[in-house]
Amino acid sequence: MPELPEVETIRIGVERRLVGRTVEEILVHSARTTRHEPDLSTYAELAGGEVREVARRGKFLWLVLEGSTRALVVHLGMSGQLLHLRTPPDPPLRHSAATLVLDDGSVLAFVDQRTFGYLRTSPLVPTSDGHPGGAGTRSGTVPEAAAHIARDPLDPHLDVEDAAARMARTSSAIKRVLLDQRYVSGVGNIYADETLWAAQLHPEVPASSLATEILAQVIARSAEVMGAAVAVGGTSFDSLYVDTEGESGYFARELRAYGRAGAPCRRCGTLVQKLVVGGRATYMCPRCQARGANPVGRMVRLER
DNA sequence: CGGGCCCTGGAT
DNA sequence: ATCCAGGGCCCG
Repeated sequence: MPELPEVETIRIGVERRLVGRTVEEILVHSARTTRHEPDLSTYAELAGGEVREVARRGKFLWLVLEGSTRALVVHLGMSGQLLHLRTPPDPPLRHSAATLVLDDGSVLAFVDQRTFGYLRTSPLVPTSDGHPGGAGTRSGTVPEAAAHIARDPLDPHLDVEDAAARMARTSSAIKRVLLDQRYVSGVGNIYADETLWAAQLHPEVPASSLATEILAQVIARSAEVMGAAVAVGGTSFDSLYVDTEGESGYFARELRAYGRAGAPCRRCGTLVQKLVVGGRATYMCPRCQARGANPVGRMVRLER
């Protein structure tokens, strides 16, 4: 569920509430939540540390704690939430996965209905380019568990040209490539569709049929869309996505493609179509995003 | 590189 | 009862 804009909104909330606070205790309520690192003593070792930074790369979130070379990593999966509560909830929250108890008596509750999210610790390792590991950190390190994903489109240190060049070498559908976190991270199903609507590209065109310059523009479009979404707190369809204070985001009203099947395209009035690409529901304007008939696609390669 | 699967709950 | 959901990984 949460994509980059939602995770960034949550990161800002966690940063505001936790930096300078000490994590007294890490309580795990569901064994599945720590499936990537079942040994609970590792979490216990981090307890007692003051939170220095709350960082994010793509959809990965991590806490940097004083006196530890390991980060506390959270991935929210499809339905994870981090809620800051003044006091421990009583009765316990439904779908509660883990709780961080803070030194002022408040808690950060990790709630996860669909259980695809997880909590783990991971050693901080140097970034390959020496730049900060992501948003919210000044250190040139990233948790090893998140080192396999690329920088995201809102990261000033993303090498857009390099990412575009690598994308141009795969024949997969452009939408699949946008969802592949190894090229650029943070883009999920909603923002992939919004990006392709903005770029006026058909989701099924092979990335290799697009010029590197076009692919760089697609990355730029994704940054614009996700930046605008961060500005309004992300996209909430229902209570499944809320920020750390329990508030919804307002980007749903700005969506141009996602979830709009049968509604008129905001650019040309043609009815938005729903199809399946890479096993995911996909929404697009059949006119604006016709294969090979779009402004960005004018430079489409004939063959390579 | 595409398909299937992990899980739960709400909609149809 | 069945299908579908915003993520990611593993399999063949």
